[in-house]
Amino acid sequence: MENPEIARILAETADLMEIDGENPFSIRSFRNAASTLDGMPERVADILADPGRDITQIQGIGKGIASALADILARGSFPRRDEMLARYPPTALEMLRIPGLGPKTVRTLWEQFRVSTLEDLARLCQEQKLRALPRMGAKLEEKILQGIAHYRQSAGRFLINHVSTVAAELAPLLGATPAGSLRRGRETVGDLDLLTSRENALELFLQHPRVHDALAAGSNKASARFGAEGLQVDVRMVPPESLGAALCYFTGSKDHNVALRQRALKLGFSLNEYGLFRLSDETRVAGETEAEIHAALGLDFIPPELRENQGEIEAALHHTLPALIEPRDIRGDLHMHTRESDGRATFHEMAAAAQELGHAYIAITDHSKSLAMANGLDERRAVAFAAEVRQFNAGGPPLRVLSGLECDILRDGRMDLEDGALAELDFVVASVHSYMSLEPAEMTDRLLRAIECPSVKVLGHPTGRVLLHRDAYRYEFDTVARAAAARGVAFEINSSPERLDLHAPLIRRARELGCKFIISTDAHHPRHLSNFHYGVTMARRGWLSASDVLNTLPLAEFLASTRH
DNA sequence: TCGGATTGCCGAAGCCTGTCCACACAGGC
Repeated sequence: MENPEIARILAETADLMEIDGENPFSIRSFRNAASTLDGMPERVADILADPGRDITQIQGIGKGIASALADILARGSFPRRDEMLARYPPTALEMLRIPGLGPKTVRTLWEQFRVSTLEDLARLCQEQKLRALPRMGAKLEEKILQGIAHYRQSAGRFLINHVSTVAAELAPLLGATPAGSLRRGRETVGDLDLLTSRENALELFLQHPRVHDALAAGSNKASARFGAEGLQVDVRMVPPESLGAALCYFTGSKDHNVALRQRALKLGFSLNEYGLFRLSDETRVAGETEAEIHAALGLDFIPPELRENQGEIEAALHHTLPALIEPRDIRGDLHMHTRESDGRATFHEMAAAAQELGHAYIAITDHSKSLAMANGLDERRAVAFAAEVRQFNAGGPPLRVLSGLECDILRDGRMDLEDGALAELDFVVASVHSYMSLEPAEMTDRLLRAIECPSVKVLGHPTGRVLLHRDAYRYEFDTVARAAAARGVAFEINSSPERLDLHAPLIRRARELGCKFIISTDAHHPRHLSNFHYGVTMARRGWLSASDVLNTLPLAEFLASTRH
């Protein structure tokens, strides 16, 4: 068993303990252990298998969790978890994912009504039975019903980082190329499609220790679930001469394929997953690579990220496709957190990790004071931090650190810190973290006012969405984008796999309205810094070139290009 | 439950605000 799966079991246990009303410190220990193991490069299984090693040497792993780990590796669970699963249905955990329901309420629902599925819960709300309980009412019933509907919509979809990790593990093993929505860079993915010409690939796939529940196992296709999360993976055998055609077909999108086939028909060809054929005599014209198919159709090569039938075929025909930004174009990361607020590392550790990635500059942007739970900085701490950074830079380090802040935008659009303190800092990201369900007009005014603040260089995670979890807040995007363009405030493309915000349609729109962009990670740990390539993928889906993105510039030009 | 001290026990602890219902719970990164 791999570390992420072990971490998931520990975190799930913590959820159950919370429902059970256990000692908060105990719960916290499980959460901490889960997060430590999740990010650890070394396998827990290897450490436990080595008699010379002691896993309790790892910070946060004591005797209790060490013994749980041994049990988990041996049989997938441990006594404490078994005991709780005997008392609460595993579906209780699903209920925790419905906004408005926390551990206390879930427990009450179970004790009062034996609610064990979301179906039960929905019925209870529809029958207006929830309101019979103390401190519950019509509003909550409505909220829960909405939450369930939303949850069902997103169920069965996975975040891009999860699917990428699985693809990175399986693809080399099977000699396969990922296709489907992962290849297009969609922010969430329903299932993973892998194409291969390697002879024993299907066999290898089905024998893989983490593959289970085979749904199909023919000679051309195998389909099964992978890992504890149950991501569906489809592996297809494709003859080498059809690989390009199959890649085209299985990468999609469906609308793009339809348009591409129409183009083929117009030129007297037929296009399918086996190749491009002349209609008159059924001769194969192309099929081994996508490039030769596109070329035969008189098109420039269309990068997968653009294949949404949003004008890419016309652009490819007229040679007006943009030269899309590449991960190697990125020179800096302008949004990250340290232990000063809710990050896990010091600013020196973040700087070292960023340097290792090849960045030339970073901004440290911890939270501001109104985000109390994150220990946000007040004016005094912010100014002191700016001084500390000046001192750091005085040593002429290879990587330049900018003193920054992710400053909360208050409800009325004012900044959380005084202008004087903000002016001391090199780089201010302005973000919304509260009052996310304002009426659109009020939210628009709020953002417009935030942009007025002279220190603000970029609008952080501009729609506030959290994938599979929370919708974007509502405002008049065009109005804010026009103002941002006029004031020289950039839009962030937040690369955190949970956010990926802005997303493609709004990136494209903002660019049309004259906006510039900054691709940042919002890292809370050194390992998050490598997420910038997800942001680059979003930028590509938004048709951006390096010249649209300010942090592709060398430091001096970057500083000159941001508002000042 | 962990870690560290006091070695069989104690301290740890993001906190503030809105919602919905009647004071507690959930949510914010």
